[in-house]
Amino acid sequence: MADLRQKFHDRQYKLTSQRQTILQAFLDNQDRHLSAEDVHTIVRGRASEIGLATVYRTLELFSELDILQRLDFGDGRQRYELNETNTPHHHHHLICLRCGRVREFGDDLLETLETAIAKRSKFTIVDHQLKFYGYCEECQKKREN
Amino acid sequence: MADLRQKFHDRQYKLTSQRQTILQAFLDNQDRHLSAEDVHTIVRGRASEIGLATVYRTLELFSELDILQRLDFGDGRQRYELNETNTPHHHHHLICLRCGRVREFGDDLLETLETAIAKRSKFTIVDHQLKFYGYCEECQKKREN
DNA sequence: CTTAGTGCAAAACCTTTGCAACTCT
DNA sequence: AGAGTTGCAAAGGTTTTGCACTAAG
Repeated sequence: MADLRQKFHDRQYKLTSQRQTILQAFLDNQDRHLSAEDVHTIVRGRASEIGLATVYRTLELFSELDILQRLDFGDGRQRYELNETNTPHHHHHLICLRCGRVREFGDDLLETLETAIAKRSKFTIVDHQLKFYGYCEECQKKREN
Repeated sequence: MADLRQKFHDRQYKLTSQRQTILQAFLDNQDRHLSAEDVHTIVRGRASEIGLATVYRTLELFSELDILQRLDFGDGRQRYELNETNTPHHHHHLICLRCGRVREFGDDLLETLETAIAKRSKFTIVDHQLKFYGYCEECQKKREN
């Protein structure tokens, strides 16, 4: 949190109240994957009404600064979550094709795979995203009806 | 190709010239990941100008019929390729963050991972999508300048 | 004070939809 | 003939942008 201030200062970005409020929204909703609209709704009422355009610009900025990670669940809008890619074991998503619920799971094996692929393809890999699509437990039950 | 005709006949879909032309576009461009706009461009001129809306509707239909696989490289548009998920080892993508080039790689290890995760999460997994982001060989060289 | 950031409204994009005309089967 | 299909234009939804105003450093 202190090094966030530092990060901003270094690049001459300003730590406005809007940016703080938006960051707070993510801190308060670590279990969710927020879209711009979601953030706008959460933030509405707090402080002096943040414009939607500002939300978009902030999400963009935070992604560049690696504060947020951009996600895509194929529902037609970008979603974001606090970035944990720095931690050695970051997580991925299980997306239910019926109810749209998103569960998370950690990876481990994937690191091995990444190394192998990097070597073979001569790519320098800086990030990965893995998504599994299927049916969650509840929806499997409903399906049997 | 014969069972395509069958598939259409069974569900009372019609095998129109537009649909054939669009399928041909994918057959002619197996190395690319085509967006609706791409298809529209490729197809323009052939036959009697296919409407963009028709392209969208056809891509949608083909995806439902598992003829095409929908992809998402985070560039703000849906892309498609001929579906090979039936084959036991389908492939995934390496996306260059600098030039946007997309390379493919097969998976193998991923099958193991999928099984493990299905068991642990009680999800019935029907598909997966793995993307690695990084810098391709050429861009690494350019970067060093 | 200076420069970056904000809000608003308009614009830009990609995608979907309503509807009359059309064409496979 | 009759069902599904097409094209066009209009509408929808998300994201971006121009610009005058505001606020952080």
